[in-house]
Amino acid sequence: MSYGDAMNARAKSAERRAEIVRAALEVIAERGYRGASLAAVAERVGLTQQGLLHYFPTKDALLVAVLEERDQWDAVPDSQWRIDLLASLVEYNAMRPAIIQTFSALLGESVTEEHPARDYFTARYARVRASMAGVLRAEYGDRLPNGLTPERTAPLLVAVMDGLQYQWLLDPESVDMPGAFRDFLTLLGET
Amino acid sequence: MSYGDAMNARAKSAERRAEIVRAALEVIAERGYRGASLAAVAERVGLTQQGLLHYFPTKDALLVAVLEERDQWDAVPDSQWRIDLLASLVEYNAMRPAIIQTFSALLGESVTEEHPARDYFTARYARVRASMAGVLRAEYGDRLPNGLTPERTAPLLVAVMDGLQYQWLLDPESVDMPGAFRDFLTLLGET
DNA sequence: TACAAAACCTACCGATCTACAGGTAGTCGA
DNA sequence: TCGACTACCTGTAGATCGGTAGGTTTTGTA
Repeated sequence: MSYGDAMNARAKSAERRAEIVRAALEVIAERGYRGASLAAVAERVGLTQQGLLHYFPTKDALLVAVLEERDQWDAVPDSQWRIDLLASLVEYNAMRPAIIQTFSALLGESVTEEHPARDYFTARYARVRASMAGVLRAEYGDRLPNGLTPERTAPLLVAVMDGLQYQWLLDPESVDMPGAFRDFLTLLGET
Repeated sequence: MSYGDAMNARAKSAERRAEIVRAALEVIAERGYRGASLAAVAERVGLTQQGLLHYFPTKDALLVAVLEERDQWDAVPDSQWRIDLLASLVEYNAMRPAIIQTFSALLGESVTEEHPARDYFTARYARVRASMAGVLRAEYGDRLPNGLTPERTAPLLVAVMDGLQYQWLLDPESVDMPGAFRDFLTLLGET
């Protein structure tokens, strides 16, 4: 790369790690975490499997880096979220199937016993539900137009987003994910 | 077993196969399909891995049997479905986490490439969406109280069911799956 | 009771996987 | 320029995987 010469060793190493995480994202999307071999990830960045282990000492360590990447991904301050931004997020997601596929596959695996991402997703959902309840409260107050509280609506909102993703990933032709999500939002907003 | 003597060979064989499928259900719930080894399933029914292959010649053949079991599971004639039965189904599911875990794990895996259950889930969702649209139409006619059509509501209904399952499996203490689903139904039924 | 088929088993193959051990070439600061 | 460190590599251990080959015991049947 042309700007590579300007990098110091630390930046180069960080860039390499980022490359590896990106490759891991892809391989997990294709094969799931259990099905993703270190060798497949390594090959994608021009390393041997053992070379990869120089950057991430175990497979689990690589997964942790992938999950941290995701956290960074949707790190929008709570105060800045609004309902209509959620619709935009879903639309944006519809343009990035690879990412959605990665985390849908991981979510599915994570419900199995002793899966290394299980605690991550459990904590994440608790966080996201609370965050969504806050968004709903900011929009509608303590009661939605339909009579439900933000706290009771938040799990539904999250469920719709996730559930639509699976249907859409399996059959994008038949499922209009952003449209369906907007339908759900109008459901919330009605009297 | 006491009634075993009364079985003929064919019935015994069928019973054995059913045992194996049940064991496979469990192991898949614990480790996913990719993580489920034939040896683990075999051990659970007191067979060697090769003994199991006598009944199901390949791992994929066993998966097919598992999926067929599921089809049989929720084979309720369309005409008999009603909205309130869906709520009961969710309540029933909440008492059988193992089954839910099996198929949630399988669904998650199935979005990866060349997964042997991918076509199954794609077809199943098309079928279930159509079926749900029918149920909604029978209940509400061509327009739901909120103005949406049954066809546009069906994907949301399915998404909520699936999405809630993941949240509930990860954290049953925090997520009241049947309650949340009832909340969603009231959302549909309001004017 | 003889024969065939069903219901297993042991033995094994080749592939794949994560991870460890230890070596080597290049880089970089003192 | 020297010594340490980074960034890899080869080699390999040790386990597990799905599946094949071919045997043996059990069982049902004619």
